Amino acid sequence: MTKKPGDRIARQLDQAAEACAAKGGRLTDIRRSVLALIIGSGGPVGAYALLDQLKAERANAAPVTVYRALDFLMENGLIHKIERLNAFVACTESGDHEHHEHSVQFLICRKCGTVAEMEDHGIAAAVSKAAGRTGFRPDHATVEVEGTCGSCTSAA
Amino acid sequence: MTKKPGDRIARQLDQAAEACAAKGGRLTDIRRSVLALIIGSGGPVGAYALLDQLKAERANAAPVTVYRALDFLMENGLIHKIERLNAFVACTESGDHEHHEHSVQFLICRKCGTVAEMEDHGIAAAVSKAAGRTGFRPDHATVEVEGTCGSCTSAA
DNA sequence: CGCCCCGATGATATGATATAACCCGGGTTA
DNA sequence: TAACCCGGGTTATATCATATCATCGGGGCG
Repeated sequence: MTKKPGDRIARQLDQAAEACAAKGGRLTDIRRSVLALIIGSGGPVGAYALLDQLKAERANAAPVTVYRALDFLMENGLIHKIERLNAFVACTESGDHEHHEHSVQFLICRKCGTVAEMEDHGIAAAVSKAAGRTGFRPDHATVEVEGTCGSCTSAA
Repeated sequence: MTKKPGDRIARQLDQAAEACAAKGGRLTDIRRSVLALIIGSGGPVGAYALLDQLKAERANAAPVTVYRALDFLMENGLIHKIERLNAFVACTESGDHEHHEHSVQFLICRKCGTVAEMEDHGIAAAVSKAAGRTGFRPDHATVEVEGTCGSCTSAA
């Protein structure tokens, strides 16, 4: 094995820090820890699950500690909130974390619990078009699809 | 005035009771009350707001009382949950509450707070297609669009 | 230097949303 | 009758999220 998983995460964190800095934000220790926990979890994580883990590093961490970090990470496009789950996932759109952020969709597998991120222009266009027909001016669309992922379907 | 608003709601409730019965369910007093409150509110309502109102009729109502009723009403397609708001709205698709229920979308106005229900086949098709490309088998799609409704745009 | 501002964090409290666990009574049915 | 399910009561707790005020440290500036 040439790379340990920690290396991959460390690289992602460094990239994230750069991206924040470029926007005038700072990926502080707390924020970095929370992001690392989310990336490391490999799936959707609740705020209090993060809090429990964070307490291993920072005994004094409180809910608000986590939520402040989550807010920052969301504002910077590093994580997404999955509304159906009240949970958070790492953003998998590598690199440019700014110009899309509006036409993102999620595929939630009911079997294995994984959440895949997708960016499909066709969906975004269909939403825009349908909303526009009623005179509605869309700002942001939450699209979360539940079902069975390819792996689980094959395994079945 | 030939019809009071209460009449319209009463008719909707009776229709709902029939629809439930046809599926082997029972629209009990509690469930009927909760549905009436949601319809009467004319917009998204939180579970605890419903609880407060329900307590006027049933002093012993507890959170779980409301949530059980909400679960039943959702299973029977009489209401929808708006994930972004953690709130519930009455289903406006009159009549046949069964064969769609999968391709429904919501338009949430940030100005006036109204939620409009939409059934757009184009969106459903785009979601299906995009998900299918990754081998994902969709079950249900949550589509909630936030923005400004036609009325609020005109008024601006 | 001394001062001020501001962003990040600490500390505490509270509000809001949702489910778990257990029991009980009434109706159906084997 | 016994076994069972469904609807509901009761209590407790888990989870999600925000409000408020205090503190601390760095950077700009007189």
